[in-house]
Amino acid sequence: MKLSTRTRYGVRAALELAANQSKGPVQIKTIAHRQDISIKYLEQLMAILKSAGLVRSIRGAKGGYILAKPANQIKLSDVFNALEGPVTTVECLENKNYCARVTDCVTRQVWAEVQQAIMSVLQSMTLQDLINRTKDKKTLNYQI
Amino acid sequence: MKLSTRTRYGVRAALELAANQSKGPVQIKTIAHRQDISIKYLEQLMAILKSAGLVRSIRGAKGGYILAKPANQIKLSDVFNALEGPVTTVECLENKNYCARVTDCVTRQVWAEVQQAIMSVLQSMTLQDLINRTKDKKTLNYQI
DNA sequence: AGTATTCCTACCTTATTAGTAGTATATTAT
DNA sequence: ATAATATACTACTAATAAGGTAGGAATACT
Ligand code: FES
Ligand code: FES
Repeated sequence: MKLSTRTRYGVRAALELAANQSKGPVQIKTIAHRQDISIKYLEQLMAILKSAGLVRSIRGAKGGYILAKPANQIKLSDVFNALEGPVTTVECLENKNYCARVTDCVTRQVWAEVQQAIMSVLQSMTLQDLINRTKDKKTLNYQI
Repeated sequence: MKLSTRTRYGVRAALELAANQSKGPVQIKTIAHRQDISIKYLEQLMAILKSAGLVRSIRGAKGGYILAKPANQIKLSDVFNALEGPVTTVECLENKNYCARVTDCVTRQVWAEVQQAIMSVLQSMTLQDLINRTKDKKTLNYQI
């Protein structure tokens, strides 16, 4: 059970935007360079974050991306959901018609609890919280 | 973030054994039939559970599989770890040399918390707990 | 006009998951 | 002994998803 690079890269990119909230848009190539991610790949990830309403884009020269909301209003769960898809440990948690014996399935409850546990951790943290944790706010210290 | 069939099938198989603890070994083909899993695939999953020390096999006619320990001593996390591998949201949680800036990476702490949340749910439940939840203990009601 | 940037969409490559198949080996029953 | 019934082992295949590349269109600033 590993995190995809999509999510890891996406969180890093979102943090870059959060760290530069006051300084105007940040270009994909800047983020890609700083975080050592392929430009073309990051392009796609940003598009996902955009369609999830988490970031806004500014096209053309001097364009780039900015957060769509203040960093303290973007939960990690938002970023996670956008990129990793909903944490659905098993299909029938979303789609009740998926399994035949949904009503009294015992394992279903377990997976539901796991899912809930993950979400409550991610919902309790905003991008701003993470930024605050970094000591030197100019050089964000994260990787992966 | 989905569960693999390996884990889902494995848990179902383990529950079948737990439900038949008193009644001697259960054959792969019986489980496969009851749970609608390919015999040959299940064979491999049982081998994994065996090498993890969770089940014991009895070869030859009238053979099959039994739990290696009482059902109340097998945690769901044991089954999960055996089949899904350790819940490692990010590599550097296991392997500290993986990332360069491990010591003050902010995201690392987040993933560590997520990982811990998952594990504590799974560690808090044994196969027996799940069996107890089923109302009619003869026909186990689970799927997926 | 020219340059810098996002946007769109198709493709490709690799890794993982899921499943099949065949044969060898062990145990029981007759 | 022999036949029948199981697991054990190992290799192969198919399907899906992850990760990444590529090219060009659209948009906006200078
Ligand atoms: S009914 Fe879907 S997991 Fe049991
Ligand atoms: S150092 Fe490994 S996730 Fe940040």
